[in-house]
Amino acid sequence: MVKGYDVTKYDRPSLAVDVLLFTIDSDHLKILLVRRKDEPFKDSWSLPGGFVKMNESLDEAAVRELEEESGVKNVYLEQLYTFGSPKRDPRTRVISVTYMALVTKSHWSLRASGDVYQAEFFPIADLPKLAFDHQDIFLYGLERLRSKLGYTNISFGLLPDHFTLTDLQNVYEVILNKSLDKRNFRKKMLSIDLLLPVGVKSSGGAHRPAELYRFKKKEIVYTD
Amino acid sequence: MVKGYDVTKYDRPSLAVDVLLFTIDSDHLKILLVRRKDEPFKDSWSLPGGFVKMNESLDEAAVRELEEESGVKNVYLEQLYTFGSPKRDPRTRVISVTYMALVTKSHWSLRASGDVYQAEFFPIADLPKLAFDHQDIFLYGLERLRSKLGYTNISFGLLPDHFTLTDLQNVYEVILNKSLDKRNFRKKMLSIDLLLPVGVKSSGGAHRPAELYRFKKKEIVYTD
DNA sequence: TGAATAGTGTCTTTCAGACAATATGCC
DNA sequence: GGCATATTGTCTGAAAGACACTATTCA
Repeated sequence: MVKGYDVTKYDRPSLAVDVLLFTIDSDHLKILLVRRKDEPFKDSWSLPGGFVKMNESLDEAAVRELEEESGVKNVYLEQLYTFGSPKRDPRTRVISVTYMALVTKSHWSLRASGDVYQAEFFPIADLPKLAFDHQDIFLYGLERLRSKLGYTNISFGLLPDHFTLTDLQNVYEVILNKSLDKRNFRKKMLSIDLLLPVGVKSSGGAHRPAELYRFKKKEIVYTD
Repeated sequence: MVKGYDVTKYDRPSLAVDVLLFTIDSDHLKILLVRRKDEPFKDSWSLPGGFVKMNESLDEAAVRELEEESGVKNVYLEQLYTFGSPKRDPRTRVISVTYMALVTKSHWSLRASGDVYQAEFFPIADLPKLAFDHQDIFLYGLERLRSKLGYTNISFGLLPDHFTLTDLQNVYEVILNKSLDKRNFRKKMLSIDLLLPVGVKSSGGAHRPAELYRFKKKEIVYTD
């Protein structure tokens, strides 16, 4: 790659990162959107993101932009795809390296008023029209999330440290948008070696408390 | 993404594409390397690639660079991952959008002498030390190829239009680097609905000729 | 007719999927 | 004791994996 090189010799596209942040809240899969303050697409909703700085990695840029625009941090982060069609941004050439991020609902609280950005979680079944090609990014990421649910422990990114098997099943049902058989689900989850029991849940209500589990590893693990 | 914008306002990294081209030749999985003519890594082997032009898509850049540096065209192409660590290029910040490409051995002939680039296929078991982080790109792509073999028809990219089941099995064995049971392999391949018989192979030698098949679709198809 | 590769079937094991009754804690 | 959720096992069908012999062409 990269032949005889002179920084001034080539026109260079701009390089941005955009982040598709998922969370589960009230039995709904939601994504974070921010309202644009400038043209183009002024006042439209878009994925949080921005330009990559010269001395940060792409991952670092994704984390930084997410926090700057929404206050959300401590997320699971995974690169999705790089979108680079010449006309995707009407101003000039902008390549976007996109990321998927996952966060546990209890871990986020969008920053209070006084902030520069208006950020809000939207249920994926009820999204506004998105700026640029962000709808494509969303669809790509949703597909990745659904797919990885099947052969990794990626759901750790959406759950608190301790959770019940019912909580876990709920994550699957909400993301896949279908109900699963409880016995088969538990059999499968306990057969792959990802979970450890930790104690007994008492909190609940007027009913039998459930066993609490945690993931053996809070990092991506492939199970096939 | 992309807030108030002024083309001159931000330092911009350079954007390159690098292509990991696989082929199968003489029962070996090989990748295409080119020898660098300039610093850094002058005279080292590296993946073909180069800078993205302002008016071409990333895919187009990958196709163009591959042809410019090796003469190879008509490949299956798939984006792999974008590498952007700040120090991956010692000169300046260069982000590389990487691609995996597949080509049928009979479809390529590296351009003859007089060309600007020295390009050569190397068996993956015997690669030279690669420039930049190209070894990482290779490992990432090899993993992707091996994985996709299992749930897609991606092998069409490495085979001629017509091939025998033995040819197909050979592709799997060479890529996965292990031998497979002939009966189980054929049963599986014929059960998924990807192949069509076309005629009878006569060419061979002093032995029974094999049925020829072709892929129903020469585009990526997921079988799970 | 012998060399070389093509082509084929059964058994076992494993896993996914359908399906409903009992157990436990709390009020 | 009643309510609400937790927990558990069996059967069936499909697919993966182990395993070896017969068929066909050509020299």
